[in-house]
Amino acid sequence: MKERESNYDRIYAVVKRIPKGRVATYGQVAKLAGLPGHARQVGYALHALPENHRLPWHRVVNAKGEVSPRSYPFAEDMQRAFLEAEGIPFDGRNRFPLEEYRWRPRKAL
DNA sequence: TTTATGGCTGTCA
DNA sequence: ATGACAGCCATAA
Repeated sequence: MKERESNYDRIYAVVKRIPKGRVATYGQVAKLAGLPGHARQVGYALHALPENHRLPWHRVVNAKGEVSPRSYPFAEDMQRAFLEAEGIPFDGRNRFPLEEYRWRPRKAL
């Protein structure tokens, strides 16, 4: 009932649910977290990840199906490596067939 | 309290 | 297909 969790916690919860070998967009995560339209906040939430974050943040990409160029220059390269390790075939543009690897959670999960 | 920023998204050229 | 612009809104200072 009194869900006092911050929006970040919801986002983290959703990201945690992303299965391996699958990816989700910020907008998608935001929507699943109950924050439709707050895609950016998702990014900030991940940026504000706590030290005990065990979240597969690397499975969260932008709507273009590519990793987002964030503040840290090598981070996108690192993220790509993580996704490749999960079976996501990247092409020469740091992108991949999003619709084929897009995580499709059930609405009534 | 206000101001500034931002790991985005969607539309238009 | 890629590039550019504006809009949404929460968090941090």
